[in-house]
Amino acid sequence: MLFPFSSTGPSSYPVSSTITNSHVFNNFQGDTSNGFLGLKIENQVGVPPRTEVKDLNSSSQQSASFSIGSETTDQLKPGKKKGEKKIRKPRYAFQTRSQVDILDDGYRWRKYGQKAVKNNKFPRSYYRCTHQGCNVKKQVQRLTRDEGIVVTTYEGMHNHPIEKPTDNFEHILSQMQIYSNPF
DNA sequence: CGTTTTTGACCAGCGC
DNA sequence: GCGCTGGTCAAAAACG
Repeated sequence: MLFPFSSTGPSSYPVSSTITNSHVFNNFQGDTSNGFLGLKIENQVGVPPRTEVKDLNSSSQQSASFSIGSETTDQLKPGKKKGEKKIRKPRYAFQTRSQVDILDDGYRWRKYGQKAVKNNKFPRSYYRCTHQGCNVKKQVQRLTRDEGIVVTTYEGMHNHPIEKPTDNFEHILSQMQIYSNPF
């Protein structure tokens, strides 16, 4: 039940992320119609990452849903740096039901900003992938009406397999096999 | 000691 | 043109 290799069935991949405990029971609908990787919801009980401890109830019913309009045609600021094209950035939003903000998907993120949004009492966090050349950005926002809902918006695609934290290498290898199919 | 988080400042786009 | 809002930068603190 760990990682079914069914090409049509749901692909759940247990990835540990931060520390050692990797109680990951994530069933993500591995549709990947756009070649995007699935998300991973972790519910670690007892070892909070480093920010602050939410109340980690065991009612971690994670249900990711891809309902957001993917390609929001937003344009960037024109001519910011060297001949950078001001194309629209496809965004992939994920609504995930989780108590923790840190939804570790196996990549290494560096937070580069945090802004408070109107109509939300929770701030929005901006993360960026620390891999060289992999300028994937992600922002995590929590809905104020539903505290249990975390909207994670990904921007760009990773051109790197997956950062391997410090877990069982074999497991991650298996996951990477799953991941390296779409392209 | 290196890396990441934090937090205010800064900047660009949009609305009025 | 001004002010607001959203997004990024960067310096210093904090963490391992």
